Order: sequence, then structure tokens, then C-alpha cells
Amino acid sequence: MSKVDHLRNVPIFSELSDSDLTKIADKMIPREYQKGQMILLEESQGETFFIITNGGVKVTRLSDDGREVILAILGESDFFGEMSLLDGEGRSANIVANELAKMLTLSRSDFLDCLESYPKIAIALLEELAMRLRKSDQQIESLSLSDSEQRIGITIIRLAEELGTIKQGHVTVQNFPYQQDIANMAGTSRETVSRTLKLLENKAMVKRENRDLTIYNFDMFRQAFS
Amino acid sequence: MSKVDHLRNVPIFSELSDSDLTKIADKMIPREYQKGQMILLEESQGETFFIITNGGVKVTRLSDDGREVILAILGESDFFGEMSLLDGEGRSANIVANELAKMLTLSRSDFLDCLESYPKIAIALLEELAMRLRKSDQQIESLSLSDSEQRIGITIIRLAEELGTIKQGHVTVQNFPYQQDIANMAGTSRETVSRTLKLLENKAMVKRENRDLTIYNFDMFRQAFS
DNA sequence: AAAAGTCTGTGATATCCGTCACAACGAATA
DNA sequence: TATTCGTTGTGACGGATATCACAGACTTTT
Repeated sequence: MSKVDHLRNVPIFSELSDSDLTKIADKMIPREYQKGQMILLEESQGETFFIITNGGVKVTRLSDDGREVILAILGESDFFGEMSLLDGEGRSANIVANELAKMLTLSRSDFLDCLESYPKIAIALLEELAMRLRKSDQQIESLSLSDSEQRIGITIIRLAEELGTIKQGHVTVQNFPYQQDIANMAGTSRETVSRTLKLLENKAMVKRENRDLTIYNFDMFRQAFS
Repeated sequence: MSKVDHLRNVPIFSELSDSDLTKIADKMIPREYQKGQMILLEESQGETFFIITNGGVKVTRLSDDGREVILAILGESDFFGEMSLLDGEGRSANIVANELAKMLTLSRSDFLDCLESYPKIAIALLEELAMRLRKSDQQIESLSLSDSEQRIGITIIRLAEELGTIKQGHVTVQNFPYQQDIANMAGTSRETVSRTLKLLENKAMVKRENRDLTIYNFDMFRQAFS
């Protein structure tokens, strides 16, 4: 798959012509990160825009005492790094490769040039940021108002929407994250996730097999938690 | 103060020439809302962009059972309504006038035209959204990891940065919000806010007089909570 | 001034859930 | 197979804090 093919899948570039895409692709430099490797750490401040072509990463914030909050899990065709480029503030989150992850990267100046030259990119990016902000607001609401069971349910829904596949009516998330990661996404403890998953299984709302989790009736599940 | 004068104070318009500002100002329609009035409710879906010229509003989300989360408190020169315009999703939050509030409004199509015609606006708006997203991420972190005292402290800092005035070394927030509102911002209960404020006062970190709250040593205060 | 309404202070109580401790299980490695 | 390592399950316990209840203070209305 060529660079241009990858770019075409990225929402913010999807409206561009092939010739424009090629121009941008020529400026992008491929990079690779091993599982567990921190991305962005080496750059003193955020100076690079990343597009994921293979694999996935998690976006986290760490507290002084080592506890971690997972803000997002990103996969192929997702992008990150744009925030520091835009507002000039230092990096606000850590990015860690969940598995072997391949990226295309763009330098700060090339990225900003893109925005100036192609207003459509800027507008598409605005849409994307608006969507992320909306999700963040939902998360803030659920952290403020919901108990741990609800928050875990909502986290499962987010994961299913991002990573799930539909098969004969059920949604199943293959390679479901570890309980510790679910806990860090839902703002609760690993033990509570363990107990809650068992509870949901007893209620026959989900099934666990190997490392997969399947939701029996997704609509009902959504209704129960959001 | 003319429409153009108001626009000039808004970050996303600040780079424009007076003649461009005038063109935009001509398309903006002034509106007024009484204290406690819901804004945006009447529009079936979000179809308007608002700039606050006088007064303030709070941006909230409500749960079914009536509990409220305050996502932001906005004042003069702040704006809202752009999210639904950008991603086309329905309104995600409620806006309520905190006092008599005057606005300038722009229709969906005029707003989008602006973005197309003036790339600088789009880029400035990207910066603003990036900043908001960053703040949301911080909020998510503190809701996930901090106890109620810390969250209330962080909430006070946010308010001080938004609304505070510096006087002989102290920062004071005039007309400090009600405890219930602080609670809804910090994701805790009104009673806990009451007890915590008293605690902070006993520690001589803040002072309360009438409806004002002053932070004795802002840098120290920040250090203690963030 | 009295009354009503709103905001704040404070004790008592209950409960959710984080933490600790350890066992069980599975996968990778020797 | 035995060992180690990472993940999950589960009981016990304690603590932070939501909730309830009500009194006091302050504001606005009558």
C-alpha cells in the first residue's frame, strides 16, 4: 500500500485530489515504533504530526505517582500530534505503541503549510476536533455522574464502536484490552473491572471467550448505559 | 461599543482587517437572553454561532435524573455553538444565561462561508479547539485520579484564570459562583464543597468575603493542586 | 418587619469502591 | 514438565464522600 493510499483513508485528507495527495505524501517520512515504545517523548516539544498506517497506540496522561489515564486508543488511519502544532503548547499526553506501529509523519511547518494551502483540510480537521471534544465532554459527564458499572459499560461501548466487528447481530471486540487498561479508561480500579465484567456476563449482556468480548444485543446494551 | 469593536476582541477574529470585520459584523444579528434562560433550546438543531458581548453563560450537560455537569463558564468575547455547525451532530450541551446576556449571532451558512473565505479564522479556531481539548483532557485526568479536595482546588484555579483579577499579589474572583455550581464543575457534592472551602480557609490559602473569593498566593495554590 | 426563598454550614449515616492480599489460571520460557 | 511471568478472580477491610436532615444566614418579596 502506497503512502497516497494510506492518506486517502484519513478523513481529513479524503477530499483531496490524487495530485494534491501525492504532494503531501512526498513530504511525509515513515517511522516505526516497537510495542511499548513511547512516541513523542524524544521530541523536546511537539513538532510532528503523525498518521498511523499500521498497528495502534494509546494516548495517556500519567500522574506523578505513576497512575495512568487512557484518553484514547487509536488505530489505523487515525492521527495525532496536531494539538501541540496548533496551539504551540507543549505536549499534553503520552503516546505509547500498543503493538508494532508504523506511521507517516509530517513536520510542523509542512503541516501548517497544508492548512494554509488547502482550506478543506483545515475544515475537516475542525470537524474532527469538534467530534473529539464532544466525546471528551461525554466522558467528563460520565466520570462526574455515573457509577463504576455505568462507566465501564460506556467504555465497552466506545471500544466496540472503535474496534468492534458485527457478526450475526452481535458486536464482538477481538483482542479485548486488559482489565487494567479498561480500568484506566473508565477511571476505576482493575478489580472493579473484573467484578463488573463478571456481572455483565451473569446478566447475559456480554460473553468472553479467549481474548474476545462480544456484546449480545448492542442496541440494548447502549440503552442500558448511555 | 460597535459590533466591530466586539469582534475585534474575539481571538478567532483578531487577525482580520477592519474592512473584513465589518463585512462579518453586518451579517451578525444581536440577541438578548434573560438570566436563567436556556439558549439554543429553541433551535431544533444547532444552527447558530454565538459570540457573547455582555454577561455570561454556563455550558452544561444534564442527566435524565436532573443532575448537571458544568463543562464551562463563558464570558465576554467567548463564543459557542461552533461544534454542531462543524460536525453536523445535534447539540451536545445546554447553554444557560447566568445573568442578562447579550450576543451576536451568525447563521450556519454565513459561519461556514467565513471559514472558507478566511483561512486565518479556521486556523485560529483550530487553535481554540485544541486548547479546549487540552483542558478537557486535564479535566478527565483530574476526575479520574484526584480526590474531591484536589478537584475543587483545580476548579478554583480554572475560575481564577478565567474570571480573576490580580490585586496586590492576590488573585480574587469577584462574584464567586454558588457552591452548587462549583460542585457541578468539580464532580462532587455541594456539601463537600462547603467543607472543603472551609478547610482551605483554615489553611489560610483562600479568604471569603461577601461573594468574593481571594487566593492569597496563587503560585503556591497552583503548586498544591496541579 | 415579616415571610418566603435561596444559599450555606454541619453532624450522622450508609455505601460504593479502592486497596491489600493471595489464589488461580494461562502463556511463554527454560 | 517445571518455572516464571503476566493476567484475572475474589474475599476482607477501611475510607472517602454522597446523601439525608436540619439549622442558620442572607436576600428578596410582600
